[in-house]
Amino acid sequence: KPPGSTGDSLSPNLDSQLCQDGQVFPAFKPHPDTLDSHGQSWASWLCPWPLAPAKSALLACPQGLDLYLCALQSATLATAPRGLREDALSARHLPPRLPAGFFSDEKLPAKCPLSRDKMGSQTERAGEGAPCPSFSPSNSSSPNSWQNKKSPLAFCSCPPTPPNSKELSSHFCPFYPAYPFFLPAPYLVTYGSLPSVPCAPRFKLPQDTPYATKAVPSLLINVNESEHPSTSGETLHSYPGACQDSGQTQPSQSQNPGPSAARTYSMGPERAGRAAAGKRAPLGSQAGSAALPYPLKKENGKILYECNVCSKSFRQLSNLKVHLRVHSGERPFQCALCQKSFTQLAHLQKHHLVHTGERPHDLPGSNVPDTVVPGRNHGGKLPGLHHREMCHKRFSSSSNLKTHLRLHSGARPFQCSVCPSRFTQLVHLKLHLRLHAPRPCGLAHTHLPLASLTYLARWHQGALDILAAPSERQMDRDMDKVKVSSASQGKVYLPDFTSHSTWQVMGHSQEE
DNA sequence: CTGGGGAAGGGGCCC
DNA sequence: CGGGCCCCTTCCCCA
Repeated sequence: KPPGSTGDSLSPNLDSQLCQDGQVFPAFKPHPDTLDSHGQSWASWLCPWPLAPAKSALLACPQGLDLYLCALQSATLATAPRGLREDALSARHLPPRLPAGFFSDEKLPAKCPLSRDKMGSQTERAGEGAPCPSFSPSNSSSPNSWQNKKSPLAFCSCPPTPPNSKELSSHFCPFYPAYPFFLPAPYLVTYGSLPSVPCAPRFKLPQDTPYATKAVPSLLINVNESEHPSTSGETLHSYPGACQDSGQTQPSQSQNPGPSAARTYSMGPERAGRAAAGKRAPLGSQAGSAALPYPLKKENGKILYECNVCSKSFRQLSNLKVHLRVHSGERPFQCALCQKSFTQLAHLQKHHLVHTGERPHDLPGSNVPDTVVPGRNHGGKLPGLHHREMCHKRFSSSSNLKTHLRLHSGARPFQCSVCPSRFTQLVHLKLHLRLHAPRPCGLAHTHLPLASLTYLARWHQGALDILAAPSERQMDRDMDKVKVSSASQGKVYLPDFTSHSTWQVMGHSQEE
């Protein structure tokens, strides 16, 4: 229940309900036909998401500083999987909130590894709403791990443990006792960015399903092929017959280019993952090749080859062919060392420098041996920015060298249109421009507990009330005082609408 | 948080 | 067609 709430419902406008066996129950009222296997009625901490649309079947449950959101979908027992049916049937008739020891142990399905005492010891933290029951298999003393049982948990896509949440070291499955409810993948909700962290898939498609990613045998031909391509040397062979659709191309020994094709680089099909990307824009089996018709245009008497996908024009047919790989996903140039593939050989060549450490681009006048690969020899600063003779940096890319040369020349071609700031790289200007952009809501990245969300809902309701009754100027002034800052240790200052004079610290940072 | 530097990849143009 | 080069972008890391 939200703090200060007097009724059963957070908002009468919300219509979150629980449906079970054709009956409809308010979400806040403990369902008499539920199992209290967690030391407290699960219905007591089921509450509708305050900001969810009306008629929402979304249920929110706080877990520490996190808020888990689950959507309910009713299903009949007949349609439930067998194991789920059994668990539901064994659990759904147990009344909630009965004294400890009321049940015989055998009636309590050992789905929850935590004892009732332990679960009951979870005290409700002030301002954060009721705690959610959590499962801690690692701490479980029960040999019957719920993970290994054929239980409804197997069908619950429990949210993964957020890496930044020290409290949530266990999985959370709020609807465990209350089947038949099928739970779509819930999301760890960060307020303002729903959904922010999709639940990691608990189940993997069988390998024989048509959706399973099928590894494509590499067409890369290595001399002294070994288990680890990285150990097979750097001698690669071209693959002139590489087809862009690696998912359909089968390797063939006849496609061995032979000794004459021995090169430093490889030309092979794209990796399986890339093949999937290529299939997103299927252009036919010969996309990117000469099989595509090229609309011809003329500009100043010269033929223009137009891409039939993006209508981009090229003056050379070969450029269009290369360009079409962008749409087809064809990446015929594959590195033998890291299996990365590229659309152009030049890109593979440039990439190859990553493995060799070669940095052919150095500053003009530099006589540093090519093997030198200095680190950050500027120490993050360039005193005076005109110490070319002191800089021995070399670069694998001429572009990066050019960017670096700006440091020596002092050129800062990217100027902010708002302030006099200038930058050497466009990306830095873009980042800088974010400072001038309006920030509509600092809460967008604030991790709020449910209680804060509750007050936020009240705040929004209050704002609506003000719009409806603008005469309440005092409240309006209070509304102007609302301070929401993620930089203030996660505290959220909200006006107390009851006194119009006090402020309440609603939120807490994760560090707290 | 912001500014800054560098690594690396990608698309395109030209010879 | 291959190769070189350019420009742009994203990402990462550091101060």
